[in-house]
Amino acid sequence: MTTSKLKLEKFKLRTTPCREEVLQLLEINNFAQSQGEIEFVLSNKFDRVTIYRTLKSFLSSGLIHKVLDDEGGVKYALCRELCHHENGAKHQHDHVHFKCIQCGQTTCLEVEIPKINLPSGYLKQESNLLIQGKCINCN
Amino acid sequence: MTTSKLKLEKFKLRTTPCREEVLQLLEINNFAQSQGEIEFVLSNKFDRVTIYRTLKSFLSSGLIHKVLDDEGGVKYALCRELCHHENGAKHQHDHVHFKCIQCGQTTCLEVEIPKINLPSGYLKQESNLLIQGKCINCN
DNA sequence: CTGTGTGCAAACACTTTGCAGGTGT
DNA sequence: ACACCTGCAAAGTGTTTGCACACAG
Repeated sequence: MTTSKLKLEKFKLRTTPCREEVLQLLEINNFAQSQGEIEFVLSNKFDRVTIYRTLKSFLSSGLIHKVLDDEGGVKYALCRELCHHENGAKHQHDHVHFKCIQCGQTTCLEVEIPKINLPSGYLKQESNLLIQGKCINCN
Repeated sequence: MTTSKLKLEKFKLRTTPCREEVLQLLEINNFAQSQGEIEFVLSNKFDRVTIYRTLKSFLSSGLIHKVLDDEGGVKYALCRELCHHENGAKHQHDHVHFKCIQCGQTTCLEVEIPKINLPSGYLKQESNLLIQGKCINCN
């Protein structure tokens, strides 16, 4: 039994070829990928729509999270263990994303977003920090 | 002569009715607006395409900057004085944006993004922090 | 007068929805 | 057996491009 199948079961998702392959792709790469990139890598093995729905089901089960691009594009990356709280607390993604302006890859950095002093009256629930620059491979 | 006309001249942009009205709209509201919202407020006085092009020219002249929505949507907001450096340094937008999950408004907070310790080999050029929660009006 | 902005039509990219049939458990 | 996943077609949404004409400087 593959690790991706185990993971799907853990998140109460049916094991199907499309789900296994998309999940494996997200596990292999440590950078965020868009629907289009995933579709391209899987060489049109699955329908575009199926990949959209697969990502949507992964999202709502908490297996992956959205990563915002600087241009407004949406990418997806696996949630780390850190995202999941057994105590029932809200699923959190307060970590830093880094997008390389040269190779275009967006990676999740293992860095927490520092506390920000909001003006009084504002209540924070979630935050999302995108840093752009040159990554370790392009620098 | 209106203040918006002055501002357009300062940024070396031709004064046209569409540009004046879009600029005034951005000046009146202190929250970021999308192309669609702007088009709606101007009650279809100008063509959708013209508004896109107006925003694009504002962007490249440095009059406004993009603000990312949590869902990947793009909004626009006026650059504050802080964005402009006379010494020719790069136009900077390292400030915090706040999106209210209730009313949906995105505002620029007058707060700088704290320094983040990037892993070695990574070089920061720009950063973008979106905080979501409840704003002062909805809290 | 000249270069740029505008409106309209159309193209384009990305994402969602409806439905019939196939598949996992 | 049943619920759910998949593929195909089509629609929806947001943005860009080409072209002829209008307008600001």
